[in-house]
Amino acid sequence: MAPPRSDPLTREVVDLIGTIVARYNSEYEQAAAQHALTGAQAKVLGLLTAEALPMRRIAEKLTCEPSNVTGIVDRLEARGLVERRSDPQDRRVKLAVPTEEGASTARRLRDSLEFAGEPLAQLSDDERRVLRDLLKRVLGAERPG
Amino acid sequence: MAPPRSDPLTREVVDLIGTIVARYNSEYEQAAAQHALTGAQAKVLGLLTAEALPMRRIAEKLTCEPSNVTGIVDRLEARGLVERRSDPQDRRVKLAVPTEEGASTARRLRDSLEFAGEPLAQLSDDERRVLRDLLKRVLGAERPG
DNA sequence: TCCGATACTTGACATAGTGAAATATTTAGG
DNA sequence: CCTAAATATTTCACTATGTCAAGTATCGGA
Repeated sequence: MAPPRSDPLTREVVDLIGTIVARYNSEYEQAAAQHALTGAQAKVLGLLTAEALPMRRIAEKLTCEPSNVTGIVDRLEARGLVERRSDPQDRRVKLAVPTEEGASTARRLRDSLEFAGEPLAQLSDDERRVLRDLLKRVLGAERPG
Repeated sequence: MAPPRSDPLTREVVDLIGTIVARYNSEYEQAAAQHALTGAQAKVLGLLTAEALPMRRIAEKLTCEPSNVTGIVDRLEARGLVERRSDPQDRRVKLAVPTEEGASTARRLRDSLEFAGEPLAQLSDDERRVLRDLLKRVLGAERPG
């Protein structure tokens, strides 16, 4: 395939993305901590507010083993943020569902994360659109039509 | 301060950055694993090849407690990738220095990471320059002159 | 009915992370 | 010079994440 790109420009962009990643991770972790959640717990809670999920699906979204999810959901359940509900269609399956409190925690978390997106205020609407399109292309989301 | 920005465009860009972060993390972890390193070990080894560092400095760069660094360097040392060297200037200090093998591992790791930057090939040089400048602005790296 | 797949949990283990206490050394004051 | 505070590292106990292998329950098809 394409030759390894070691030109200074590419390296510079890669480094910038590395910096963005570091900052994002740190802000995410910090926002989670403000609600007494770990990063993993916050991620799972966030997933579940979009839609209740079987343990297996959570593991897939997190790219980890299902046995790992057991522990994370255990801790969320112990804090009353999530409930396990048996799937009547298939009694092997346990759906993880956020409680009322879990949902509101997730909502507040999402708000602080959005607020953390504040640095984007540096950019005009036009610039944000350009940035959006470039990021989409980098992610290979480009589909003609 | 600025009002919390919940317009669709900002949210879209924030989501895209989230996706970039997820992909970056996963590729980093995977590249590290190819050299039988964890993410934390790879990060430390990378830091050290730029410059030998006291334990304290490593902790600062990782934003974690020094006691945590002890373990990470222990494991790198056990694998012969890093050495602890006493600082003659201050005998309290231990410098972590990569061994020959540690340096070459770090080099190979860096190469695979650069290769992982391949998605950028989607963009022309001009577009990469635009992306670079926008990212710099978002990071607040803007300095006139 | 029986057998293999599937979903989840459990248990043993490694890594990463925290915080508090112990040790060694440096540095500043008196 | 001597002591006290500060600093660098380690150790220990503890929690969270993560893996893998084994066990249990359920589902589905021959």
